[in-house]
Amino acid sequence: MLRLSTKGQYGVRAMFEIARGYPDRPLTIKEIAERQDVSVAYLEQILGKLRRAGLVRSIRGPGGGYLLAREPREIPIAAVLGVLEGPVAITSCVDPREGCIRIEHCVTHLLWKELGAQIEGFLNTITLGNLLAGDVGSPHKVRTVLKRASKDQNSQ
Amino acid sequence: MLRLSTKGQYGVRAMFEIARGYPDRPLTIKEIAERQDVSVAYLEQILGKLRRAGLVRSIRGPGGGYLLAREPREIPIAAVLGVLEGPVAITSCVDPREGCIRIEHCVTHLLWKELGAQIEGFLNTITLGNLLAGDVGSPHKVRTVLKRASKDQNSQ
DNA sequence: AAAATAGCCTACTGTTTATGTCAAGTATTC
DNA sequence: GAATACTTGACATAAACAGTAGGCTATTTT
Repeated sequence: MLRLSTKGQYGVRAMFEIARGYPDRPLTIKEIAERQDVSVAYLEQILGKLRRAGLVRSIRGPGGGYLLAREPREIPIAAVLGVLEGPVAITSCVDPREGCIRIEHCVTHLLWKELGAQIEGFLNTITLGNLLAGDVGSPHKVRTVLKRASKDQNSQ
Repeated sequence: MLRLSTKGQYGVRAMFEIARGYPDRPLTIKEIAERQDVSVAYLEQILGKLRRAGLVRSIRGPGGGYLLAREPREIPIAAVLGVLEGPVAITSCVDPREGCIRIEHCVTHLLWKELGAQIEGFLNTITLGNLLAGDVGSPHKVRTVLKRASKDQNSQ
């Protein structure tokens, strides 16, 4: 459940590759495609979106390619995925582009909203900089704080 | 991005309805369907899965219907969704049913794994009991703990 | 025993979304 | 002006989703 599309996956991997390359040397689509094993034509679409969103900039002609528009640590994964897949929206009910018809009766509305917020919070915390440093693990873990709230619940 | 299928959504809503009904009175599919505005035939599929997974039990014949197999507070949302949608698997790369071919080169592997763990952690924390009590909000919020870890990153 | 109630099962189908490919451009550098 | 590289939009295929349909089995009531 909750699978990401390949666009999002490839997009993050492409951004990683661009971030990793020599900071001032533009990376061609072809290079990215080879290193990350994705077709050139498909990458064009993905990078086009990222460019129009201002996350990368491109240089045409010989010696051209793609560069990050900002420093790696200023680009959270949430930004990349947001461009390629739209906002986190567990259900249409909590999709900012749609809306909930039965919000009053919808007991689960709050649940999905909160889950979305958790996900978005996490993805905003991890940046391309973290990815470069291989720093995705324990420092970000927050699960230990989550404790079954069953005590409060006996009053029900 | 990361949308849940309707099976998962309807399933949670159906479970909520069963949990809400008088604890000892079985709820018929028809009743659930009316209250949650889902087709009877579709609900049959969903409840069949939940029954085979042991989350609800059914009583046939007149006066029959569905009952929870355990107390609401013993049924986390993760259990319901797990049955209807399979395990959380942001990418095929971290899907327990598949596997990662390029785990060594896959820089994002850890990222998706960690995100999945966060989601699963959250969904395991919230139970049908919480849903009944309307208790999904702030007590479970953990985002305040998440702080940009950019300081540690300068050492790279 | 028959009728009514209610769950059980599984095959089928239309629609949408995802995942790409292809072809014809445009801009830049050497 | 030739080579390089990005840009754009149309199109093709396949998989997943969402839901329907129809017949079957079990249980209770009359």
